[in-house]
Amino acid sequence: MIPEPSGRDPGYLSHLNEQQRQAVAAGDGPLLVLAGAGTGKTRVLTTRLGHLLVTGRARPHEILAVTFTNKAAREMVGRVSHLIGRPADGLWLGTFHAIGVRILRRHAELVGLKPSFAILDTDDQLRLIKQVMQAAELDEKRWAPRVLLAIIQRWKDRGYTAREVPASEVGDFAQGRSVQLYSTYQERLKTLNACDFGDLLLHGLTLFRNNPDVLADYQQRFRAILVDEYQDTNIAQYLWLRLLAQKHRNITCVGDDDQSIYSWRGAEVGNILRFEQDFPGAEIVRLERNYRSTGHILGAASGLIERNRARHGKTLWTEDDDGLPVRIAGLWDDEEEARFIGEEIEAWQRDGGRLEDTAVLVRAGFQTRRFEERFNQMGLPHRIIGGPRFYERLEVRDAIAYLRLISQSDDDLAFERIVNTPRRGIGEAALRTLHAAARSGGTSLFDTARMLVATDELATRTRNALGSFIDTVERWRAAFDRLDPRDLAEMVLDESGYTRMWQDDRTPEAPGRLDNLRELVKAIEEFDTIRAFLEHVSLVMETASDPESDMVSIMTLHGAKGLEFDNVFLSGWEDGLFPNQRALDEGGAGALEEERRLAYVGITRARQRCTISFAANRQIYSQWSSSTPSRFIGELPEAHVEHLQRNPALRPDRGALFDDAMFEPRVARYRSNKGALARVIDGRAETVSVRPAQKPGRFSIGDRIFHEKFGYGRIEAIDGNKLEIAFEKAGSKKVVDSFVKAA
DNA sequence: ATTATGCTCGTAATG
DNA sequence: CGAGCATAAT
Repeated sequence: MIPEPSGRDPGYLSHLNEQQRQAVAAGDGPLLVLAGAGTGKTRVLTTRLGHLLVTGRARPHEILAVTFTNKAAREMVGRVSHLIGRPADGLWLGTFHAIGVRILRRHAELVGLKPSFAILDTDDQLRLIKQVMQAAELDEKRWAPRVLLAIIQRWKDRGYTAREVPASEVGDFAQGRSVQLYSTYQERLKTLNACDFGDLLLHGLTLFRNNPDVLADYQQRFRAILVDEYQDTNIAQYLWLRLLAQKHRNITCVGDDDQSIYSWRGAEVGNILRFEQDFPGAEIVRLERNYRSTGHILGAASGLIERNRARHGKTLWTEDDDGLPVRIAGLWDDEEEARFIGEEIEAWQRDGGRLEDTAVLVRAGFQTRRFEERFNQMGLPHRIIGGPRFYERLEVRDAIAYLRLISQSDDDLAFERIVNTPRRGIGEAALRTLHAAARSGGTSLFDTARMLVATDELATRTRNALGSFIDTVERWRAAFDRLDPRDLAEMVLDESGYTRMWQDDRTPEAPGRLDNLRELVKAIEEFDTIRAFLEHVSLVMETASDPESDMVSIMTLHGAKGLEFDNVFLSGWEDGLFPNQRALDEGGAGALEEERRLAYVGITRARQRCTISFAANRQIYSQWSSSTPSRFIGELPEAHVEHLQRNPALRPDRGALFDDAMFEPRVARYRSNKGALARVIDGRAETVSVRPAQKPGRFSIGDRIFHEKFGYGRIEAIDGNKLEIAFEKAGSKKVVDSFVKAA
């Protein structure tokens, strides 16, 4: 049905600038929208989609719109609905993977799967790979399973099935047997009636290639295709899109080559760079007017990214004021860097700034620790974004494995995962027997186990344990249709002893795990069936978002992509950390350009203020190392930056212990990277050495001390450099004396 | 079968 | 330094 023009403002085009309007209203044919940071990318994409509907150029079910994240997909649904004034039903809108599954479930038999196939996560994949390697009698010490997994994933990202891997791509992994292993892995997946994430697309490609009629059907159906974040697509996704777009040639890709930062995840910048060749006759629209940042911030970012060669090239501009120059601060060490940023944030807050609008962005996860420690000590509310996601947590995955096994008794990976969790006395030996029997009988582990307990194959004790486990699972299965999902989940967690296992666990993380289990049960409530819930879990790996509150965000640069903040701190701009050493060593010019794009992403997150910092010395894995400022600092145009210098000069012999942090602007040039630090830090950089170790015997029993994490306490016992301390809040702990200072 | 100990490794992280 | 894993010890 053709949507009627909605009652709301039909003049949505008039809210757009000229370039945006050009993109939205462009006619049929391939279209690439090069959307710089903060230029209204999402708005253009959703408005174009709405425009297609409103003008009747396509009906909802004739539109395919793909994103990378569930978040982006959700946002798009919301905005389109808003635009057309009613729910956007019927669209093929979702992540590449969600759309891939949807298509694959309809035609599973054509690629040798049953429509009910399971989707494995990384954990399952790895365990499967291990099994394949063991079966091939490969030495796991010499050849790491995760390396093979990475190789296979890489091939899948490039669209190669096992038989298509070109000889030139076969490395020396396992003496060149990697392709054979890939092939075995796929066979195992087929036996398990399962897919990994890469397969969701790769099978789609195979399906289309081998079944022209099926392909023709989808080609005909999708009159319009829209792709978000095109710079993040891999080869398989590109091939998939190209096949689907062949008939109507009506594909719109939105992206920014300058923000391509996921090559290590299979993304190919080449896709967006080659768009005109791949889709001849393509129109290209550049969105260059930025609505986010000040002139200085854009100037600094633009000056930096211009150094890249592999790019389409855009010039961002704004009608906003120049604002404040991007500030660059050199600090003595990482601790002082955290202190500096903390103080800056407090000052910002005193001037009326909100913490919610503030972010500290780092290159690598371990850098967050310093900030956490420091902000804790200062009482500065903050939140570290990242870390393991909800559905990836051990306890959540275990709980889900129970549900998987109940819902599909032939889910061997789920069976293996929980058959002895909690401990039931079913160990490695029993499992080996089970595997052997399953293989020879061609049955699932669960069915094999049921058979085996009726024999004398296993030790009596094992047999009893396994038998009662099987009975319990069957009892659950009998209740499967009778109980609502939530009650079933609760019953399973309770009767399996899984909840008890964590209740009895005295480790500090146990309470959190119990919380997660409760949250999981709550999440299940939203679904009508366990099956629907499981499908959701395999495609949506994200944590429920936190409630809003006024906190500083601390996260990686990668994690910050797509976000924006008034006040941004970019920490750790040192050669070796950022750009990262591995990019400098291995990846050649391309890898350095990707690091530079990451820097560009970082700077362009800032609306009003951007402060870049580097430390002369940094503790990494409790090892001190010193470094020079990032080469990227020297690449920032002088006209848009301001160098800060702590005064009085930093002195290595006194560490970072200056309290009155007075900074004054100072003109410095970092033309040459080597020795740049010397000029910044008062000629002392070359003499940098490891901070003097603390003298032993600083403390005696009974001293009142302070610890950053645990607060105040009194020393109970001393054993070398280890102190036993009774903390006022945290109870008794053993800590190392270097983390403690006299109170 | 379970627990204790020793060793290695360390960029980023969506589906 | 510390998580995660493989091996050794009980």
